[in-house]
Amino acid sequence: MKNNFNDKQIQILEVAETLFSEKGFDGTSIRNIAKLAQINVAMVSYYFGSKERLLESLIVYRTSDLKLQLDKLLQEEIEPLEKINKLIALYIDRINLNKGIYRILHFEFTSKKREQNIQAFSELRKGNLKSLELIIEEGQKKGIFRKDVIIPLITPTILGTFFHFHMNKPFFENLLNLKTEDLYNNYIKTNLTNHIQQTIKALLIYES
Amino acid sequence: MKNNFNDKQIQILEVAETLFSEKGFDGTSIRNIAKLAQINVAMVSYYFGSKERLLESLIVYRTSDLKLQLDKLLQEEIEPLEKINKLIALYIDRINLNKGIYRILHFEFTSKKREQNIQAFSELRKGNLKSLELIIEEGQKKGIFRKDVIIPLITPTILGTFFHFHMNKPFFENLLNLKTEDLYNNYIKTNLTNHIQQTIKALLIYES
DNA sequence: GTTTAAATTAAACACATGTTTAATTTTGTT
DNA sequence: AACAAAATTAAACATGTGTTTAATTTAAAC
Repeated sequence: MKNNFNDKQIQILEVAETLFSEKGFDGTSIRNIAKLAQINVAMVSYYFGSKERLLESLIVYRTSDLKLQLDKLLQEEIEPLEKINKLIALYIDRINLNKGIYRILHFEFTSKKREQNIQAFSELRKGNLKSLELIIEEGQKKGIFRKDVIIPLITPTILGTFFHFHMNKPFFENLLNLKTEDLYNNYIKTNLTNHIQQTIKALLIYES
Repeated sequence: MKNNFNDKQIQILEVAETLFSEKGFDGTSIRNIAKLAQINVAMVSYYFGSKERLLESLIVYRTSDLKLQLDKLLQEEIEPLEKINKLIALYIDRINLNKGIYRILHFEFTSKKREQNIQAFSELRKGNLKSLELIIEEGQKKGIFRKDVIIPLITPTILGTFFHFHMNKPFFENLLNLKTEDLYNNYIKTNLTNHIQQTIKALLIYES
């Protein structure tokens, strides 16, 4: 899969991101995209081949550097708990910055229709899980973390909490009085991130 | 909104539930539904008026009794922590039993397209949140639960963890060797439910 | 400035969409 | 059995869909 796109392609990709994110993949037509991007409908086929492959390109365009940042974090020489906290903050910050594409991923790649494309993601996620395992095992060796925790279920708690919050944005905006986009993003960066860090810390350290 | 449907309507609703859940609302056509339900395409319009109102009817059909069970739980005379654990188990069990409709809700009602229908749900959720608040405040008064926890963020952790797990079913089936539907459901009922209960307990009780 | 390749366009294609119509069949009531 | 209401049907409707075509414009190379 190609990784560098020209200006026109990027213009199309970013409009597609907006619309897919707002109305879903099936809810968005190529003509919707063409109109908003002010290009001819044929350009999508011309540049990307098909609507499906436009989606693939969009994913490549947006998710290529998370793994890099994660690997960098792994090599930092800090305490396991701080590493976990940084990992949580990194995840949330990255996903929050790229709300659009992660919303799309969350929606499109869980339905049975796009099973073929899941493969690549499965690998990426297994890699991420491996990173998390390494950190936790380090903490367990040092006697800081409890040992009866189910590691693969920690990711769902981290990401699930964030996604559930974000997917129900209107509800929480209203409930927590987050009237502007800045207030909303700030709440995620501080309160929600804290809540998740606190939750995972309690889960890892607590001894009944 | 009507609440009692005849046999034919129920037949249509249940096929629609399956397809909406598998392929999304926009990804499912009335002809898809008609074919699988072995009825004429016109019957959907005849019975429900439109595709959109079919979805509304489906929601009414499936989500009418969760609130009842929740209220019953609230009145049980048990310790706050046990109440929380039961609430978590109830949530997960209910949602797991009605995977289809909750998947649909999760998908369709977070996109900007169906904002009008959100209102009714917002009320339902606020009610559920109120129930959770009551339990936690009781625990706080008794000195069992810590007081610096952000209650509205607990629901995202409970439901988010479950949803993220369930939305990535193929990934976890593979990872955790859950080859049959029974194994998968059993894992949810035991391990995943336990993980969430353990997480929330740690969050509520832990004192740094 | 001519040639060649790339970019862009309007139009057409074939088919899928949600919904309505008008006719027919089934069902229930008297 | 005769009637009325409800259920069911095939067909049509108008519009939207993703994609392709063939022609035209723009840009790059020589």
